[in-house]
Amino acid sequence: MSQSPKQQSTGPSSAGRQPAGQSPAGRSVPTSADVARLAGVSRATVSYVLNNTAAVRISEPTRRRVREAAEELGYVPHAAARSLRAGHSRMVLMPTAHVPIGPLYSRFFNELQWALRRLDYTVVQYGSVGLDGDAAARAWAELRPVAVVSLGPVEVTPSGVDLLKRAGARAVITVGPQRVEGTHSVVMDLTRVGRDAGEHLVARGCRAIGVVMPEEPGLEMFSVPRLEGVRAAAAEAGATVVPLPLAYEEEPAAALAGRWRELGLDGVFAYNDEYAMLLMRALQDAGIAVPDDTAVVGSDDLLLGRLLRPRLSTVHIDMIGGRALAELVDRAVREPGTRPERHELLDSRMVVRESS
Amino acid sequence: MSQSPKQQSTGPSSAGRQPAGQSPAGRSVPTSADVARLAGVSRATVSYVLNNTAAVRISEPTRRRVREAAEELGYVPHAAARSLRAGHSRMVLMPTAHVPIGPLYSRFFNELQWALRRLDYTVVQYGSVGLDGDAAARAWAELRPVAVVSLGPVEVTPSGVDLLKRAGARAVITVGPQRVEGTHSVVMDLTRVGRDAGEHLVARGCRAIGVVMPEEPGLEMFSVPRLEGVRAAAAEAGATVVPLPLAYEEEPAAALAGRWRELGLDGVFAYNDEYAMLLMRALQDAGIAVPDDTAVVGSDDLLLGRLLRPRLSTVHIDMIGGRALAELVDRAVREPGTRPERHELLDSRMVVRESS
DNA sequence: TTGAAAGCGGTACCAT
DNA sequence: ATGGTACCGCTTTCAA
Repeated sequence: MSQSPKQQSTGPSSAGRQPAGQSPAGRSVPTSADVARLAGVSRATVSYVLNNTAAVRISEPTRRRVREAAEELGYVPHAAARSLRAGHSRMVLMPTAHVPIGPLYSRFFNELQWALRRLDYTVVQYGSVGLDGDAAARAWAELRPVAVVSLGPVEVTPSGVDLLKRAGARAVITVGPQRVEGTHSVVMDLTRVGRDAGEHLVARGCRAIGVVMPEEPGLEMFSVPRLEGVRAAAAEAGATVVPLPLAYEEEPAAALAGRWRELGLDGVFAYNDEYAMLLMRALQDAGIAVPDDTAVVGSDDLLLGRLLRPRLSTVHIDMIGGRALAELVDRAVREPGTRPERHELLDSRMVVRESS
Repeated sequence: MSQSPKQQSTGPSSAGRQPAGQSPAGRSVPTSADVARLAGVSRATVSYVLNNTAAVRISEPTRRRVREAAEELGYVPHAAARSLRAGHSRMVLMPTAHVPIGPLYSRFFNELQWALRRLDYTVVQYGSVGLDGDAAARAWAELRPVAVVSLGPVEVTPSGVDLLKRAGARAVITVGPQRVEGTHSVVMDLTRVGRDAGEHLVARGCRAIGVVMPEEPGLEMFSVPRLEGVRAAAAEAGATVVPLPLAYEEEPAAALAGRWRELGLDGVFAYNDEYAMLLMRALQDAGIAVPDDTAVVGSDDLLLGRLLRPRLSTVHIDMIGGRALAELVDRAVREPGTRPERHELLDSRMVVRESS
């Protein structure tokens, strides 16, 4: 094979590419040059054939020889080399922070991923726990993605956006409760969810409304807007609102239920259906009747809520389809000139069952 | 200065890489050559400084000038170019299939990701829904990851493993119910979970045991071993086992509960706690007493189970720590010579509460 | 202490 | 219809 004469030295640095001196599967990584040699053609021809380059006509026999050679060697093109040469990639990078966001979210996530792949993008999630905004943006920028789509609680700063754009990203899309400067912001107006719940409780006659706030870190981004929505609805009706921090455990829930009477609440919005289940059980164990003493409303309309007794009232959330967002990404990539816009993501409606 | 005569001195440099002729953020992507020019040094020096190359001593003033130039330009190294030159990357690719796997799994996932990043790997999840084994392996191989870690229900075939290794992957690790040839297999022996549940039910006197099998696609990998575990336990005691396909919806559960009497089951293992909740509600609505008529056992020991009445008996699962797996990956990468081993991932124990 | 230059694997001009 | 070849951005000898 007559590799370049550079190795031989005892340096601990990986000499050449085959570090242990023995390739695990026997052979070394085949390149397009290897394919060309085996097929008896040039690298250019290999490239033409394997990419079906339209601007150039290759005879059928040659095509076959190239394809067979590639097959035989198990040739796989080197994405890095390709995008280095091309000056851009088709990689869409999606940072993930992995706070426990519900099934609603992950369904959306999958749909988006699937749709982007259909549009011929390479979708890659980049775990970004414990990286602050700018450090994260730097790490992402190293991969030179054509677009960055940030869902949920990953911090994206304006300076990070700038960095990404300078690194060649044609579009930065954020999906969250608020706009981020310089990005295509898809806004989930979660205050809506709180408002729906609040208005419903007020209409049911509630005057003192508790709002469960998960203590799990990273969820503030979702919980605070919901609280504000409830506040807005309550303010209009002259009702009071009390935030209720709560960890997702049995004991804290029991403790909260224990001081329920002194809290004097006649209604509660429980963040989501899972917290609602936790709280409702604690309330019932403490002898508080639901909904007679206190009305309980959850959110997300999970199956779980329908299995509870009383059946859980909840706010149903319709998210934008993953396909729709994928198309937005595609458009943003193809026309980077268009000014970042603001899109609405969310629709919601109250589903009244038995707990309120 | 007067570098290679390829660019003009002060042109807006909209030629070449900038497809639309206008860079979104004003400037174009800075390279190490740009940094070198601004700092008045060579590209080599830039590389030395920015990578803190130990083998070479650069004067402090020069270092400062380079750093400042890099800062000013917002320079970010091009990962593809770097790994192309190096002949290898530090990318660990984790395929994701995104079937709804519980909170247990995703916690593990995060931990692993975090631990790998601490070991200086770049962790990247690659969404692989709807790709069959070999096509998926090809797609992954294009990125030339140093290791591939496949958790759960992503199909990894022996030929795919071979392809990946030929593409330079130093290690392929699978985490799942069974070994995969050629990989470091971390085996989750899920039959254990079924066996624990089965033995418990048999000890409680059950003679006819139902096993809920989720109809959601992609879960067979988890459900089948559990069923087999129950079968094994039942066989020893001469009890019978009946698989019960069930979709995660209210109506199918009600239908199943409707024909419960004719099924004649006195115990049921419900796949996990969520299915257990679904089934238990349906049974209670149909007038079947739990545990008196039928004992119910779930799995995963979610908080949910403790909130049900009767409290749900369940199989608690301890998974290997994410850190431990990260270290396994690291070892496998550094010593690709060592033969793939088989590791055990899982420990489990029965938690008896009120539903059985 | 620094610089010139040779590539890594592909792609796309320009000849032939 | 093909082949030769100059790049893409970065690292790393080897020379000065």
